[in-house]
Amino acid sequence: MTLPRDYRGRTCALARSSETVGERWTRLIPRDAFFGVRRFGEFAAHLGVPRSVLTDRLATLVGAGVLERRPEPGTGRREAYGLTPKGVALWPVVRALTAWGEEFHPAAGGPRRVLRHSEDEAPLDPDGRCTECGTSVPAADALVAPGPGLAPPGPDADPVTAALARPHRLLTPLIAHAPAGRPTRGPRE
Amino acid sequence: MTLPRDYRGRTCALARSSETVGERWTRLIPRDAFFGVRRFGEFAAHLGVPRSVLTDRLATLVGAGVLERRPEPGTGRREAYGLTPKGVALWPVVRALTAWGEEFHPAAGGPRRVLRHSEDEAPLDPDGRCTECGTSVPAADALVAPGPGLAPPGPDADPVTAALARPHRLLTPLIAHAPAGRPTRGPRE
DNA sequence: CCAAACAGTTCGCTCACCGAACTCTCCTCC
DNA sequence: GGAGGAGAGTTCGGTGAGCGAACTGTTTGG
Repeated sequence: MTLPRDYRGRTCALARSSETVGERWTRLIPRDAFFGVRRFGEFAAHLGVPRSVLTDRLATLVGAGVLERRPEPGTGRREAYGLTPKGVALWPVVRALTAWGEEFHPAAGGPRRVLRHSEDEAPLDPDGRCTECGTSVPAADALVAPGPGLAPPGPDADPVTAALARPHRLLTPLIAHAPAGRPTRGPRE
Repeated sequence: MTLPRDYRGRTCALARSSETVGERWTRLIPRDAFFGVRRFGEFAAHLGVPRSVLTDRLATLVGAGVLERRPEPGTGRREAYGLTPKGVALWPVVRALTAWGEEFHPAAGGPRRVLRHSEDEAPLDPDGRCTECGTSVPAADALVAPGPGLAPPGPDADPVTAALARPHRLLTPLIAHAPAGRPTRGPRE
């Protein structure tokens, strides 16, 4: 969202990172990307962000190297957005902010989602460590599972919300899309 | 800054915390508060935030329980803002965002500030652990010290910038103000 | 060929942010 | 006691960003 006018000398690292992820959509979009959301329409439906703003934010994040855009050939005009290593490195930020929200602004009925270690399925503590084996769990080894506060999705819920009601490994596509509508068109490699 | 219109069901913890600290000033203000900034004019001078916006953000943070406002009697119309326990709990967030900025948007010449463990003065790693003794250092046990990328403050630098050029313990007042009516003038020297 | 799905774009509207100037209160010095 | 200064906000008009809804253009499936 392009920070202030200038930085007038206070170019601290926190201000610099705020230039990229200093606005709610530029945090919620990577958060959903950790959950496996990949496509424009999925972000739009799950986040409720205006499509014009979503276009801008995706371009911002791609330009910043947080997301990368890869067209999916053979599936129509469908683009996929995935986290780059720089985006995956946001995991401590997303986790810390989420943990703070859980602690100080708890949802009625408990957390809507809980994180677990994929190896032993034990929940993670607020610092991102497995409560069972004690290791610091990277995003790729974490599962997101529905928590006690999550209301069951209605029949008209969007596909992302529905898919998030089932345990799922982070960073893997949340919704399987037809790899190629028809594989008769010679697989492009 | 009052999030979107409503939450339309996606009341996840990250969105909830973004309601409070989801905007650059509401992160930079607590960051400065960790550094020991306490007063309206110090925030205004160091952050360069418009005073009207600062008034609003301080009220937001006080209302959210992140800061508390304590008038200092006997010192004129001077207010002090300090972090509450809820505000101190933002430390992992501030640290993680700063570390991400340091790693992916490095400043020319290196970091402007480095964090050290107050007990052994060893620097902290990106996870906030002491590189010497390995303990996870809480904010109250951390020092902020000038890093290699910090240009020496000019003679006309604001007092906060000048004070931050010297090592200093977090969460302690950065600038000593006259406790009562006796105003030792001569902030220079 | 037609309809549906999907990824964006366009378009007013409103509100938040900005910078500068102003006000108000309390304190100190003479 | 009055003048002056320091500090904490407040006021105000201009500008830009975020918003929702409707629209465009392309690809796929029937």
